[in-house]
Amino acid sequence: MVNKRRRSARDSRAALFRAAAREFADRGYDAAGTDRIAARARVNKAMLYYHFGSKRDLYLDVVRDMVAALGGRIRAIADAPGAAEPKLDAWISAIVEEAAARPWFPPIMLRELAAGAPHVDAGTFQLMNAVLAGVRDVIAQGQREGVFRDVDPLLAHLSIMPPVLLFFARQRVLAARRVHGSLAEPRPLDEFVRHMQTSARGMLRKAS
Amino acid sequence: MVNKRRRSARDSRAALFRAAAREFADRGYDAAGTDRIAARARVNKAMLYYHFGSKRDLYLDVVRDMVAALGGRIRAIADAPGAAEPKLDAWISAIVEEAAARPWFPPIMLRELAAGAPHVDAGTFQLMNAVLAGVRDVIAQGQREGVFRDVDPLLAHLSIMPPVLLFFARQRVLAARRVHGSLAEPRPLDEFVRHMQTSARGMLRKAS
DNA sequence: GTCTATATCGGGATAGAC
DNA sequence: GTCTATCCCGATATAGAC
Repeated sequence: MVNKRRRSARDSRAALFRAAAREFADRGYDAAGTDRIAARARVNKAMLYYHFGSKRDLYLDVVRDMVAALGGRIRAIADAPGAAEPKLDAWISAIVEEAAARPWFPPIMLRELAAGAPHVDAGTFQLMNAVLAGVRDVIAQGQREGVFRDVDPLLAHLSIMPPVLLFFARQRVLAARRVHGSLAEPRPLDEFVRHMQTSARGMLRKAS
Repeated sequence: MVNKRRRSARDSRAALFRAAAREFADRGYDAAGTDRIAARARVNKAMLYYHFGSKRDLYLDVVRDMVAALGGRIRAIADAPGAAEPKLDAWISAIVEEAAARPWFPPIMLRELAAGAPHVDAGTFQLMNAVLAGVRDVIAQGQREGVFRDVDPLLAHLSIMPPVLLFFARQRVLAARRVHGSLAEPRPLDEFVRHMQTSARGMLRKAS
């Protein structure tokens, strides 16, 4: 009936969630402010505590949402039919797509890993590591097919995920600063994806 | 004369520097405390302000020390005689050695990049980007020699430096947590270096 | 569910004695 | 150069009215 812009309870919660994700991405867990989160969401600060209980619980909600989404994608790719090399491409695309869909994902993940993951509980940490299991399965399949060399799945994961995270982080850095020279200019996303896919194949392919 | 353990001014400064580096690595710039830094250095907090002026200036000192050291190494490698592929190996070794010599290097650099480098001044930011110029030169040389494929130097850098940073970060994470399963166990450093060198060659080598 | 007002605490920085 | 004591602000969190 009323066309008044009165926000519903669901909207308040969602607005707080998104505002918190961006605030945590911009400033990190410790420096993030519940005041600023509420202001960004245009919601009273007390609502934050009503809906989420504490700053930390809010943070955990944001982190779990990220890692659950990525973990699901990787799991689905690993379990799907098809050859290993296309799965490798899909895996890279999946990381990039999830990161693009949640701009706060790369900064939060980078900070959390840099800090030694001190803010997350054991369950969430488990979720983060679940991604590794999918990666291991894809690599093992490629080795059975005879197309991948003998490589440590953890190290392979470390060679792919971090560049993606830092690619996005770098785009943010460049957006925030006046910058000069072709080395520093932002790169198109699809060019980066192709680079990663080509590089990953070269990295994992058996020397013939 | 006196065998008394009275710290000299130079020692106070150095102790503060090292304590600050570790504190910034552990907690990030915003969450780092001048109280804690002074306590770790076993020096009175007022000395921090006497020697460094402010928390931010102290931070800049730490960051500049890191990036200057790495920049110098990369520059020397690029300017040295020899073929491009061994320079690629040396480049990876150099990053790993500098990171190992300054355990605070990976966490601080990761956080700074994740945040969009808001804490550093323009000059320090320039220093960070100077590393890129050396990388570009090595890659250009390899292309002239006909051994490297046509690859964007920035993307190549993004495929090598981040895995190194996150490798060290991950070792810290695992050290801080009780962990289980072969996927999560720490890896020997030399194994990682060999992996990165092999991967980088596969990534950059021309398809024959 | 939403808001105002406030309790409480920690941290950066400095004054001033020695 | 070194130390003690303190100012002052900002941040999490909650009490309680509506």
